[in-house]
Amino acid sequence: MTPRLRTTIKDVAEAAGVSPATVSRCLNRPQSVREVLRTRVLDAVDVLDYVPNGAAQALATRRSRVIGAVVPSLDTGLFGRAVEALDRRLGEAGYTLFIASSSYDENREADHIRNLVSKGVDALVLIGVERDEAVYRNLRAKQVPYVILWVSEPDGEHPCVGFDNRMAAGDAASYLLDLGHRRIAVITGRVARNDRARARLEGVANALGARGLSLPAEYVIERPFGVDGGREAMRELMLRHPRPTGVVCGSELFACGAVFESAELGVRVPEEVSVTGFDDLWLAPHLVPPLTSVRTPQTQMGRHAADYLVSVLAGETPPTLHPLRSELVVRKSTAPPPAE
Amino acid sequence: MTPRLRTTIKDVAEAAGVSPATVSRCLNRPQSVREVLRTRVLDAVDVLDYVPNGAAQALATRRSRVIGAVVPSLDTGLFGRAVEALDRRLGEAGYTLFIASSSYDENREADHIRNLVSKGVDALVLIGVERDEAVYRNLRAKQVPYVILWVSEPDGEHPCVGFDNRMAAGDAASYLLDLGHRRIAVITGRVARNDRARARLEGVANALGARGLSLPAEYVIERPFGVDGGREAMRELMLRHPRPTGVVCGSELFACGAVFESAELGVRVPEEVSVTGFDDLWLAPHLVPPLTSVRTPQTQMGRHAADYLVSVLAGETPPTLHPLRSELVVRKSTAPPPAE
DNA sequence: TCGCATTGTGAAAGCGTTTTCAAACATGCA
DNA sequence: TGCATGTTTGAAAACGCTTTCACAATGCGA
Repeated sequence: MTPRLRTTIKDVAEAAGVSPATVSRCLNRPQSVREVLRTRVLDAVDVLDYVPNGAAQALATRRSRVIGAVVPSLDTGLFGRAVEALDRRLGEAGYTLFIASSSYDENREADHIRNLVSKGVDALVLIGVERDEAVYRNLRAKQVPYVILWVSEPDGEHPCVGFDNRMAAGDAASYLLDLGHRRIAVITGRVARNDRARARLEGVANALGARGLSLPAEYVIERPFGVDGGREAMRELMLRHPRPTGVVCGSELFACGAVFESAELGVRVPEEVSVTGFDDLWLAPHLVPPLTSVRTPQTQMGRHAADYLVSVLAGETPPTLHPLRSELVVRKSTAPPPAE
Repeated sequence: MTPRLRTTIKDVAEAAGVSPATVSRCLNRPQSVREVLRTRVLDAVDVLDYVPNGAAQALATRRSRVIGAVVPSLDTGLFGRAVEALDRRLGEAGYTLFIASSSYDENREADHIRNLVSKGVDALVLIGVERDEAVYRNLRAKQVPYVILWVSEPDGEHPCVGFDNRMAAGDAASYLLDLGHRRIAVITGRVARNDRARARLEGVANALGARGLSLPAEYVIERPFGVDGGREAMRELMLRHPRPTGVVCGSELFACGAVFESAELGVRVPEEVSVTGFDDLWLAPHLVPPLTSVRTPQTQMGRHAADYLVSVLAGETPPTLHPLRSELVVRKSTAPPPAE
């Protein structure tokens, strides 16, 4: 009665008076074993509280039914929604999701990826397409399927479930242009190793270009992601002559920072300056004024990514990946520019 | 030259002209093999880009060097800081952290725990002590060490790395009392299966009790965690006669909601009503007015938990777990109550 | 009654590591 | 020189599962 350190399939087999093979079958393809034996085995499983050893299963089947995700950060909640949707969907399909966070650090990300692969994940979910080629080489060599979130590259070489960052940011800029703004600034994340940030910046520049306007360098401020970055950037922008009348932020936290800083500076939003956010997190509607923001299809990305990977792993031909749609949610942080 | 589907230790052994055993030794206890062989082996490892199969290692050693964490939620960023600290520290010790999210759902949590255990994690990190006894029974039976965050139970049966929720919330209430408040209300999370929420509520009641005051039922509003809960609760509270002059919130999001709703109701914070938050997330200092909040030792919890588990897993006698200290960070959302 | 499919079951061979054990060899000392 | 001691190494046995393969047992039609 003393619980063995670990009950194995052999214990169950003995208890049920069958061979380990039969126990295995009961657990994996129940209909392939006679009713009478099956119930005996399943009872034994219950009584002994047997849980198969995942490592052994993984070793024997060469698949772990685990999928790994590496996200840049967990503390702002930016990726939480997508990850939870992913998790839920994968769970339904019998997979487990393991999440790791890279803290926006390329090396940590690479470590985590290597680690997850060596632990035997069946597939990976990553954010953003831009990373060292060695990482992709390795994934290919090890034949680990992966899917990339938050970007869309219809003709790119990597399977992406995301939206068009360029267009999404362009929408925000165009909206400001439609309102009559002509001096539009951008607060962007580090552009260096971040394709999303770069695309968003380009999107704004393009939108301006399409109306014959340009995006002068002094209207582009690059900061590490975070509220503080947004605050600093806004402070700088409000010092420019002439001041921009609209600010497109490459992240929600920038926008929050920008709005907060404006309040402190006594610059009224949206009367004196309009601000748009990106991602539309929980805070956006509650901010004062409520934030106009680009809503990204977070839940959808999670679900689609799950479906895609599940079908790849099942050996089916996966669904083709269309870019998902982002949507500009207009609230009160944007208005026509002040009369000159 | 065609990359084998998976290079195994045997391939490396062959390439280096040694036995698999030697390769294994080179990787695990390098000094136990002669220099000349070692370099030959390590070179082969490099050339073949060999990464050991984690499942096989786990099976052979009966440890995976993976630690699992199940947190209630990832989308508010509440647990992000602790988890990242945990991750970092575990990484230094050669462990990998796998995170799963339960969406505040007890069953999902139990599933995740079972899952992680069956995948072979060496230990678990959980949030809050209150869960079905079966879960603990299982963990004990399987001999999986675990540590619990966000609570402290010095004489409890579970190892906890956390702070005293009762005292933490009591501190907030006491501060309001010191300011002269006498009618103090609480916005609390679901108390049913949540020891933290319950302790915080008690803490406030006790603080009031210590001054001969009581916490009337109509000043206690229970809501699911989230800004909206906070908003609703605040609206209700402002309808009470007499109105409370201080509101202690059991979560940061409640406090945010309360502050937002006040603005909308035209109730000035802190002139008419003081509000305190809990956890002191990134938003607190930026809110208007900046939020007085109980700062919980998130990073510390992550680090301590990591250290504790690492030493347990190393077979050492683990450090004794003292409750960590929370700290009331006073900002502008609290002030003396309005004159009657 | 006799084949002949058709099922259901168990023996045993992996899966890719680690680790024990013993063998081979070198070393130190009398 | 001989023997005890110590160091490196490889063979082989786990680790706990799945799965192939072959063998019984069963049902069926002739």
